[in-house]
Amino acid sequence: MSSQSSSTDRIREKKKLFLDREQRIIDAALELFLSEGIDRVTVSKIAAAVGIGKGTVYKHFLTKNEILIRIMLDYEHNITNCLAVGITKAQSGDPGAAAKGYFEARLARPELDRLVQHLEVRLSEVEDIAPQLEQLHQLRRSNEDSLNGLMSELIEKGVLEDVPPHFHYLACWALAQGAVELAFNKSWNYRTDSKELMEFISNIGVTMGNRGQYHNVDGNKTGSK
Amino acid sequence: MSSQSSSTDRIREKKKLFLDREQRIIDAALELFLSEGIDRVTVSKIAAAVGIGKGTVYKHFLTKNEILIRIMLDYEHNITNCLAVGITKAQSGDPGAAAKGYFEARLARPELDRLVQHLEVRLSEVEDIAPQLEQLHQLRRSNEDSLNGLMSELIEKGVLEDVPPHFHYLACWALAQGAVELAFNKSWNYRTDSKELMEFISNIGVTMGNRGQYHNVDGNKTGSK
Amino acid sequence: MSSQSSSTDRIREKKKLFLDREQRIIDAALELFLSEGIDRVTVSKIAAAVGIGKGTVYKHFLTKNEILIRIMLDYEHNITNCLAVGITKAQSGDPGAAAKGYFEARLARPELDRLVQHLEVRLSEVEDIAPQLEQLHQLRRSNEDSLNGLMSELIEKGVLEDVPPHFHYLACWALAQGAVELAFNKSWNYRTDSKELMEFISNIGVTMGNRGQYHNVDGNKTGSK
Amino acid sequence: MSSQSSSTDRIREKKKLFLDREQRIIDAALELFLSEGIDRVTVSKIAAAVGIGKGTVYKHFLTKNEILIRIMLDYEHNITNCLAVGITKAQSGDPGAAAKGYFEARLARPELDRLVQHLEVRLSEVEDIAPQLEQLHQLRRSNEDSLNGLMSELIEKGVLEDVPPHFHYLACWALAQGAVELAFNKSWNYRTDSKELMEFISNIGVTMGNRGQYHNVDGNKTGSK
DNA sequence: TATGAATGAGGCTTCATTCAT
DNA sequence: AATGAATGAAGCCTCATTCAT
Repeated sequence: MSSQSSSTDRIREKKKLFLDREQRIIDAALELFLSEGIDRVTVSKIAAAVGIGKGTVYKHFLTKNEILIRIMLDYEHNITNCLAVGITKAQSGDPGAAAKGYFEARLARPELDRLVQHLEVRLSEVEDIAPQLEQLHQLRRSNEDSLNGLMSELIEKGVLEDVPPHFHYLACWALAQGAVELAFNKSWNYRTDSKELMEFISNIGVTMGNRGQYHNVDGNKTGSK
Repeated sequence: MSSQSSSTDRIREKKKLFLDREQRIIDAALELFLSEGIDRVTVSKIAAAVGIGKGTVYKHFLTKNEILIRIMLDYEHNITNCLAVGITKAQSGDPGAAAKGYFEARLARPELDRLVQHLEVRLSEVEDIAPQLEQLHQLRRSNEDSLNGLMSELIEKGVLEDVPPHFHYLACWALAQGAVELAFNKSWNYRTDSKELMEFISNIGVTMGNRGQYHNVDGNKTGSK
Repeated sequence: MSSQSSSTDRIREKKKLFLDREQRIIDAALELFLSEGIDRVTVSKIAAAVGIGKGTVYKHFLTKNEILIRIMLDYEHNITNCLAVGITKAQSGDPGAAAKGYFEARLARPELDRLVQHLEVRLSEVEDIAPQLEQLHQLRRSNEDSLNGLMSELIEKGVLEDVPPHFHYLACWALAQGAVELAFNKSWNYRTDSKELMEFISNIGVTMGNRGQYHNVDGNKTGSK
Repeated sequence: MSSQSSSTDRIREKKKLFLDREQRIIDAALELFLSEGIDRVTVSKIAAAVGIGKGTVYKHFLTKNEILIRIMLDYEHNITNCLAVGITKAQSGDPGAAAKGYFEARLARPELDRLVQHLEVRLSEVEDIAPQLEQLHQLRRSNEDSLNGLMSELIEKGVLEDVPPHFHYLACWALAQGAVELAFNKSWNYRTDSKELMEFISNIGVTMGNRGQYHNVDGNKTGSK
């Protein structure tokens, strides 16, 4: 009986080691992508970085592209979780929490977010991965349904502008997307303060589309007169 | 002398033809990138699309990457011009004109804007192009200086929030960047109305950071007076 | 002593199990080769088909090629047996029995015969198997000696044409070889009747080289009476 | 005008050189296949044997398999021609000419015939070449139609046994196929005389199925007396 | 000057074989 | 004794770039 349980244990342990290594492959790939650029990462390099043979990588992933997809899915799952927390908070009375959570998740490691964006473009040009990409899209769509519900609520409550609900979160997504790109764009001079900048942008993201804003533009508002 | 001048003319004409062809190469490359995806465009295809030999392409560009850079530079020059017009308008009393011009320029052909974004990432991974990339960055920085001046003015006038001036245009840049990506992302469900959506986002871009906005949220305006 | 004998029994039993498994490996390999094509059979697949581990296969066979050789040897042994029976019959007064037995053996499972032919070609290109191949050839040569003897007898008796004895059985071999290939060649149109066709060919095989044939063309028959 | 014609000449010459090299590739591949065995021939080796770069091979053939197919088609075309000549002769009064021509064509370079047989088996296991293989099969089928016609005639004339016409040429094909294999099989002892042997077999091929043979077995025959 | 044929480095992937457990 | 995870050699193919004409 002890032998049985120990054999079970051993299997379990092996499984764990296997999964651990899978994670190490992904991590190594990630690091290489970030440090050397997508084009310069080869399966050989990944294997070498993990300290395993090239063939072993293929025990975990059917093709190189599957590694990329996996990185993307893992990342998207993380986003999904953060967003879910934010949505819950938003429904408990903090209207901006969803956008905030979303921004924080994506700007936590902007370099990673950016990598994922670019991986997606590469993969969209590749054949035979449509199904896995579809999985990614489905994940996003389920997020979207949640967001759509939340936005509708907030519009009803008068917190947000009365435009199609998805306008709000898509604008938010766009801003996050751009903020990430901004964080890495080498063209800008004045940037000794990216943290404050990101907060500034996050704030815009959290408040944009709020009902007060446009009134302000159109109508009397502003004691500016 | 007439023979001399005619020879000069001939030289000039040749130069013109040469430059024309250069542009045709760039245009063809652009179309191919957009229609087939970056990875699937080869120098051969570009040459064939222009109707010239592969070797001839190399009379105009030292490497394939130089074509990419050139596409980016051309595009950035266009942006620069549009922005310059906007800045001029802004200084003549229409504070939102700069942001508006910028957004319009970038969203005019979002697919092109997006292409350029992705080309940039590819190229940033390549060695030996640093100088040309630097040229691109310098172009942007000169824009930036103009924008910085404009923003400072608008802040002084109380039109914009009193944050470091570059926060304003960088946020704007980020939103435009993200809006472009949004236009192409396949993950979103609710999108039968991308034109209105882009206007909505443009509006945010034009007004975000405006001084009224945040006060407005709190309650009655700025006791600033 | 009883313990000893039981231990001997156990050893014997183990040996039997071991040999059984060896046969199962060969059988599985055979089935896979036939159903999937030589190129698509891997050692892994064979092991999986048998329900054992890949490593275990290597307890039985030093290399993958040894499995192939073994398939061929087994097959050749079977042919040998059938032929031996035929030869015996031939010597008991039925001159065609040897050829008949031979044809029947090879055409019994033409797909298998064909497989073996092709395996042989693969293996002849491989180094380090010369000895085993030699074994195969020796087996055939021993058959050949028997046949040679038989043919000589039949020639002496005037049943067969007076040509070098091996001409007869080699022609027979060739026809069988070709008939097998014929059964699998996809190029032929008129083939709703392969059974009759094979009989037709078998008949030719049995009678070809018979003395009567040519005489017959020239003039009067066999003094067989 | 002379310049024009010279340019045309040059183009023609280039085309010729190109086709020449294509033939050299095929020839080199052929030699390598014959001398080293199918499995040991790589595209690199072929290119090296021709004295060109690996990439150049791919200017002529889309894939390695296309080289194989090409070898097969070239060979089959040759067979077709020889057969056509034989059929013509057969229709002019020499009934055995078709079979004779066919045998001679295939046994002229038995090692090549054998190679083609085996290439075909390899390729039939490969996907995505079905169309080209179909071309090969069509070539054979057109031959078959001619043969079918000829055999029908000969049967009508009483030269051949009255069995379905295709029995005759298929038996012939089978014997040729086997004869080729025989010529290369290393298992046989008594073979210092392969030329005579091949003639013996050819003779069988030419006469087998002839009407006299079976009658002969049954009974009276030939008014020869 | 324009060409495009030729090149070959380099990437992905497969699978027979080994060996520690 | 049985296993199967790990390995890495080896093969096919692409395409940017060169250079002789």
